[in-house]
Amino acid sequence: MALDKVDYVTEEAPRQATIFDVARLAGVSHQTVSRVVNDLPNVRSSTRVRVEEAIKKLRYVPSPAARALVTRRSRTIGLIATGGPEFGPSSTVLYFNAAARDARWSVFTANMTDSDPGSIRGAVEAFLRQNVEGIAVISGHEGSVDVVAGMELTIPLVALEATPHVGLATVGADQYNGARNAVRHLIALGHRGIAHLAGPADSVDARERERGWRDELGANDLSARVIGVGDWSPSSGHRFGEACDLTGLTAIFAANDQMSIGLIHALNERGLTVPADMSIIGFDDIPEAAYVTPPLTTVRQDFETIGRDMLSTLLARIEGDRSTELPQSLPELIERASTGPARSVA
Amino acid sequence: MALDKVDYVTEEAPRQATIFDVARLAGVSHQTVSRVVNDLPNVRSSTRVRVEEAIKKLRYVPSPAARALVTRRSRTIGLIATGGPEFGPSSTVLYFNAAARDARWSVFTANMTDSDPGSIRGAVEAFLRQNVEGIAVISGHEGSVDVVAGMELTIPLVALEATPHVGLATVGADQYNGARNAVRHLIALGHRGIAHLAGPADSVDARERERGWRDELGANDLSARVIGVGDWSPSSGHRFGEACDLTGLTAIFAANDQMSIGLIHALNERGLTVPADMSIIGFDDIPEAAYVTPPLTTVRQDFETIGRDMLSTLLARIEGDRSTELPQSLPELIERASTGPARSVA
DNA sequence: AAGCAAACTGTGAGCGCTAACAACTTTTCA
DNA sequence: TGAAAAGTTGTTAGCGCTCACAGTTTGCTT
Repeated sequence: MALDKVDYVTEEAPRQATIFDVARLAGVSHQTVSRVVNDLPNVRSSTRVRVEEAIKKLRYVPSPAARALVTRRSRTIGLIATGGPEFGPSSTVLYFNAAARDARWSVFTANMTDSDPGSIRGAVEAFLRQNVEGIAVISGHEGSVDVVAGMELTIPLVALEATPHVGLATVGADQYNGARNAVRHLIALGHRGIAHLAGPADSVDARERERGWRDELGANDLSARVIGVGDWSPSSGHRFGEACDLTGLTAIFAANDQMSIGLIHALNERGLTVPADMSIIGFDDIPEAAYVTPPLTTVRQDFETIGRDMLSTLLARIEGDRSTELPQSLPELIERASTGPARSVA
Repeated sequence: MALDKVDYVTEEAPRQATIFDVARLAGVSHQTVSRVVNDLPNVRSSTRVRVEEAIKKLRYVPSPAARALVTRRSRTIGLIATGGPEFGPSSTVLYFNAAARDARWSVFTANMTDSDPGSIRGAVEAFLRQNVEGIAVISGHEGSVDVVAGMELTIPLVALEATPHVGLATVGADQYNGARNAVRHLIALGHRGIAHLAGPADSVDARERERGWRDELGANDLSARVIGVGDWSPSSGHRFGEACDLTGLTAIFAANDQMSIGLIHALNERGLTVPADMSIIGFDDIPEAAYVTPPLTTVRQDFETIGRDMLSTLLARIEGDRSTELPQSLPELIERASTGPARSVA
């Protein structure tokens, strides 16, 4: 015997113990084992101990597949992440996953660089087949969230910074007031001509930051000018920095740090000095921000908190708690050397 | 009736169709449906069509849980990622996931910021319970891979840049020759005093880069000096840049771009100009590299290729192909302004 | 001490699927 | 033409678990 199994080097692992193996060893029924495993009441503590010992001895671990088959629960959630490896979203994904691990939930991640509705729908369908109990969407692309929200799922859905939908919980930092703080800081420094380098139009974050900038200017009777709509990348910041009209401007609020870096580089190439000729303020506080030249004044978002909040919000919804407060933190202004007193405008 | 179900707003979704529903509608046995679904031979084409129509009409989708329960296969893989949101690893994770999606595999991601053996073992065990068919490890920490490799799994294991183990496939770029190219570039520019700012000691990548640097210097009869062992972060680069002894040096090869950025910043603070006083070369080519001041000469790694190679290697192993060539690409030197001709040494 | 409730424990069915094999058709070829 | 071979379909038995309920023991009351 076993002659037909010689193709594999390692010896056959002993079959995983089942609930019946445990039951036999402990001298109880499988149902009692199930009670112990699931921590249900009405088990005599002496039998509980006996079962627990058997479990330990056999290294028994319940089969998620069998459990999922009968309960239709899986203790699993699906995470949809679109876009490239930008710092913000990928940090949020990372901390979301870490938080899930801490809570002993499994997460299926569907990463896609594009975000066309078909792919997203496909990902959601795959998740549903896997019996995920909730779905999270971390996407710069607003459209992605709309697609998922439009599918009218019966399981909870949480998204990062999206416009409200029915059945959708939104978590994120207060981009609007973060942006207002940034602009307020510039105004306090004496700036009056404060332009904006915007993020992509389909991003709620980008729109909120722009709105905050616009409103703060409006509140101070200052006029608003957008010098470009970038894609978050340093190269897009650079591109608009090369081309834009700077007359009347002494400061620019860029929608994120990466674009700020590209922008500053372009300004330098044009012979301008930051902050002497132009103050620049970014958003996010990426790790590099403190070490570029000049160190970047920015608005810090705590991606770890955001990721963890997304998870806890989702779990709360899964548990049926639809009333949970949606967490929203206020990003913090980090003052560094890329902003300074306004020079008199040419 | 239905009076006890009014607590939920949306109407009860009609129960997912099972294989029996399809069988009944098509007028065949469930086994025939199974054959059609799994694309097995020996089904008359007319019945196949009939079954396919029933499937479409009922929007039938096989239950992965039931299937996994009986086949012990899951078309699912587990991904362990340790460390923080650095650009390299998180890009690799992203592209690995994207590739898995393209191949219609699901992936469980376990992200952990720490990488203690207990957590990793726990993650692997959770994966095994979920019947993953393979495990990938993306970790700067060499120890992480060792832990997983030491568990003597019966399923394939692939890791990013690790020292070889039995049963372990390793994928990654050729760090060693990438580093040699970087140093060769500096030597060609006339540099003779070329120090290294190393990455963390427990990282295979870091060690390979250091080894490449050292060997290339040795091949040219130049002496090697390490000015610090950082943790990949800009702040660690800055810290060593502030403190280190620069005598006899005209160039520094930093183990990654982020540390380069911190390092350059510190040198500037010390009154030195890059590259006039000191040439700096990094590694990775992060998106910001081209836009910092001065633009960073660096060695580009293609994280997308690496991530996708990891996936295809793992899938090949899962299919039983243990002979596959392990892909290894040569990183490309990107010459920018942070390196220049050597000045004469003080 | 009888009687009943509460606390425990066990039994059987079934979640949705595939594997193994049995049974029935059709084809092939002497 | 008939029997073996090949092709097609159906039947049964689980995979490992939870749920619903039946059965048994224990504790408490009067």
